[in-house]
Amino acid sequence: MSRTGGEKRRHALIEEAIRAFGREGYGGASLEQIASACGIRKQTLLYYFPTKDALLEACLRAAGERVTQEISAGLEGKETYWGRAEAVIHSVFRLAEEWPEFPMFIREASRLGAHAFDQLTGDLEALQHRAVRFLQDGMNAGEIRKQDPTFLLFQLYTAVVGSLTEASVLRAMLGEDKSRVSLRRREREVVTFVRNALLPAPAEA
Amino acid sequence: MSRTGGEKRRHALIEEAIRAFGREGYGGASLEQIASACGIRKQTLLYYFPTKDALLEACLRAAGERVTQEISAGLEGKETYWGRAEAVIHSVFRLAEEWPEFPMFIREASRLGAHAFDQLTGDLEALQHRAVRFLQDGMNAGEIRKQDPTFLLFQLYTAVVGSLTEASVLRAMLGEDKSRVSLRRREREVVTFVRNALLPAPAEA
DNA sequence: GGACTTGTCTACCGACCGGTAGAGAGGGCA
DNA sequence: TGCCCTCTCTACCGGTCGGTAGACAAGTCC
Repeated sequence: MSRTGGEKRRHALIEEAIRAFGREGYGGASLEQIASACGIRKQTLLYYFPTKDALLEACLRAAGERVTQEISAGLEGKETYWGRAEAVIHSVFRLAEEWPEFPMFIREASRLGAHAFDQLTGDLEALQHRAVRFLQDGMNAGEIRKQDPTFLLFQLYTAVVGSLTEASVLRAMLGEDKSRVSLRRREREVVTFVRNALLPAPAEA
Repeated sequence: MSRTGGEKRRHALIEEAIRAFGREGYGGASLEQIASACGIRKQTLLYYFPTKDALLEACLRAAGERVTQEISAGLEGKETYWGRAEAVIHSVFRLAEEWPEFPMFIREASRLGAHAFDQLTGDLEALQHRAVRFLQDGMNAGEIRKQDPTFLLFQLYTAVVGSLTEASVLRAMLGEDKSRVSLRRREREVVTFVRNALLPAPAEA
């Protein structure tokens, strides 16, 4: 057995578990199903992660790192207020295109309560503080409409994550499918919506 | 046994089931738990609803009727564009204050897929079409910023439902608690956010 | 009074799930 | 060669869950 074989399998199991937890929820996903999707048995999975909870923890950590890295990379070289905001949205949408269950997993983590969500936001917290400072600076500079910056960030979060996870609502309202074209269109609409929320009002400008 | 006793118990079971499905998810909630919260045994619940799925269907129907009625009542007498939009938000927040698990149940329904969500939106569809027409009229009258009205409605949906369901995110970002004061503050912030999204831009006004 | 309906219960079944115990295969190393 | 470590497996346990079978009580109607 190769020395790195174990590490590779760990990563494969985490990726598959994020998919399963996103699709079926934490309680709904079974270890057997996750393991067999990776070509092994449940008991082998339990060799890598002693309990289902340990597997979840590893998924939360990995997801937090991944989204942090994705957004940080997307921000590279973007200097304007609007360019940076748009870059964050684009990063998240690109991650969702490559990995459709990812946004659902994030939402499941928030559903599981504070304990789970805190593990996800370990690395992300710094990014969140940067975003709030960014919004506050933009307001002071008159480039962003004055409002509570933290709550604004939360609203932007729900706008992006919602448009990626509320598939049933979208389908019922818009008849949307799961194609790449529809995802791109959704990203354009979210960008428009967010720009409207950020732009200063005429009277305050 | 009184003639209407059965009907009362049905309603109690549906309300409790919506609470349980919202808190624990469909898969996570058990019939025994729902039944015993109503003071009866699981098998008696199964007398009223032959399967767990039948119970879910009844919950979806009841939830759809309730939210339709709540919003319709809230719209009574509201004539201005902004007054009507605000009334819808207020109705949903008031329902959430009285029944905290309700928004989570709506989100769970959307997670369960098209089959479940369609049962929820039976009555709601008419309301949705009214809302889209309302937004379109507002855009034509220059009172609402021009954009895709259906997608705008979807974004308003995610803003309201998100601010009611993403408790973990709110707590992580804002340190929010579950008090009524915090809920009222959240409603004010959502109203502000939505107004910004609706107001026409200076150049287009 | 006796048949029927409505509601509640105890007892049980089969399926599934998370987790344990322990065997065995195979490479690395002294 | 012989030991150890890594990895995978079969077999099983205890518990929970959705659902079935059927007894039993309390009206209701003829």
